[in-house]
Amino acid sequence: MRTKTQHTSIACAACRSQSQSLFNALHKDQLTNISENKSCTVYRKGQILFHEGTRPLGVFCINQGKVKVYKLGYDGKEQIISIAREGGLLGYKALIAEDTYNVSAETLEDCTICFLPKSTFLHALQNSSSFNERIMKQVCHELGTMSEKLTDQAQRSVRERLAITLLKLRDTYGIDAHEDGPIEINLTRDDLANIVGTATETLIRLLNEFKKDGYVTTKGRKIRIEDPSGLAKTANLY
Amino acid sequence: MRTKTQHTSIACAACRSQSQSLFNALHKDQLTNISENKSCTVYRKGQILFHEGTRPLGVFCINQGKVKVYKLGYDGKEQIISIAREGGLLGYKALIAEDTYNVSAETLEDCTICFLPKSTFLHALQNSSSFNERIMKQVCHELGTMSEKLTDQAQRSVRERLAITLLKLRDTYGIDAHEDGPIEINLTRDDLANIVGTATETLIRLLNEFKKDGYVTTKGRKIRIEDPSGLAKTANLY
DNA sequence: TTCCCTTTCTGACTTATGTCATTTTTTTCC
DNA sequence: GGAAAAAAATGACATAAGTCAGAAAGGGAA
Repeated sequence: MRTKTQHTSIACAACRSQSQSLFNALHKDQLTNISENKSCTVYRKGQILFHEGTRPLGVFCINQGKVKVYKLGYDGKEQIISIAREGGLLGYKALIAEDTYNVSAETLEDCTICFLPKSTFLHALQNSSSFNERIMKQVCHELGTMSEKLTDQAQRSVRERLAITLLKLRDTYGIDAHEDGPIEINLTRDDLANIVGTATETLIRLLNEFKKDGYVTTKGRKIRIEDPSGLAKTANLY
Repeated sequence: MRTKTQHTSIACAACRSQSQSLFNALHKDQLTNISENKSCTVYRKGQILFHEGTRPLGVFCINQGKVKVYKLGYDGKEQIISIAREGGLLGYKALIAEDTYNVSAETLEDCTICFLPKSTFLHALQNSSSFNERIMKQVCHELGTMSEKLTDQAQRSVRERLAITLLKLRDTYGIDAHEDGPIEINLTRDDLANIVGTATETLIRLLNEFKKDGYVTTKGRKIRIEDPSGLAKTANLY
């Protein structure tokens, strides 16, 4: 794997992802300040942005590409908490809570990602009440999502969880779709299993069932969702 | 069950729980304002504070007693997300996120709980940056806790999860202990199973194993932790 | 106290899911 | 384009944990 990091330069105002980013709560001049203080790096697939247990020095903003955010179980198995994509902000929770990172982040593909030093981020948080509100809202909402994930993990079968996961991944991978072509999920079976919270072999077997049932098709590693409502029914989603 | 609600009056400044509450970030006069705008109610065991899916009208602050916060799975099974106790603040996340409640809250014993209307709470949030920071920090930290819970739920055995749950419940029930007497956990087996995320029968069987191993003793429904480090070892906690 | 209803407990059985070992296919990278 | 490495797939098997049914015990109300 090539690991040499490459730097580049992108103005926030020109960032394709800016509109869907949390930073869109900032005024123009505040955004300019952010833009002038950040650095921008091209990462190769498989590079680590930060490691669980270390102390945050700033936040990461994804300009391009996807990143998996995961936690290691006591036996070293990854539990993927979320897949972040363009416009996603990473590492700010640990920063705000003054905790060490409790998750790790690794690029799933070649990525362009900006880094914003701690002081700049916290300054924006203190000086822009709209930005503060935006973050607060986001974080509170995310807690609701986590309660739901926890409940699903505790109560639903692997089959149901896989169906739900595939449906949710449509949003994550929808952005890549060319002009309302079909959405393809490009993840290793291992990563998919670590989202669902199951063994890789179990995941593969269930995926085959879904193929037989006509819910999905696969081409190599890529999974294409063919019948969302079939999946929703399988998942017992109301 | 007796359900007639009874009102009472407690000043925040005189509240025994105030020191450990999120409100301790407020200045004296701001706290007085809160105090003057809240109402205080005595709830009987088993009463509902709020229901999943409804819209929040304010926040609840526990002066006395314990409350279970849970989410219902699609088949109606409760997943208990947390047990709140004296000083705990409930329902503010949905309020801030402008969501409906995604959990329900029910008293586990007779409780005294104050209610603070939406406007008062949001006003405090906007006008006290220290309170705002306190909440923000709390919520960000809680997200870290949730990642860990999710990982445990996905990767650990029921036995490990029960051990971890019992150890964590020591904090919740420690407050009731008389003068460094032993801590007793007073929950139905059903509720305990719904925290751990397992069937009641499985929970009972594992609890018996823990009794045989000398980790816990029971007296009726009450569980007393006798050997925390034995539990920690069983849980594979480092 | 005694009754009644809830909760706790026990046993027998089923099954979903994990584990291990091996083969086949895909992807990566020179 | 082709070799080597990584990932995906398959089969056989083990078992943790769920379900169902019924018995015993506990706790509140009169």
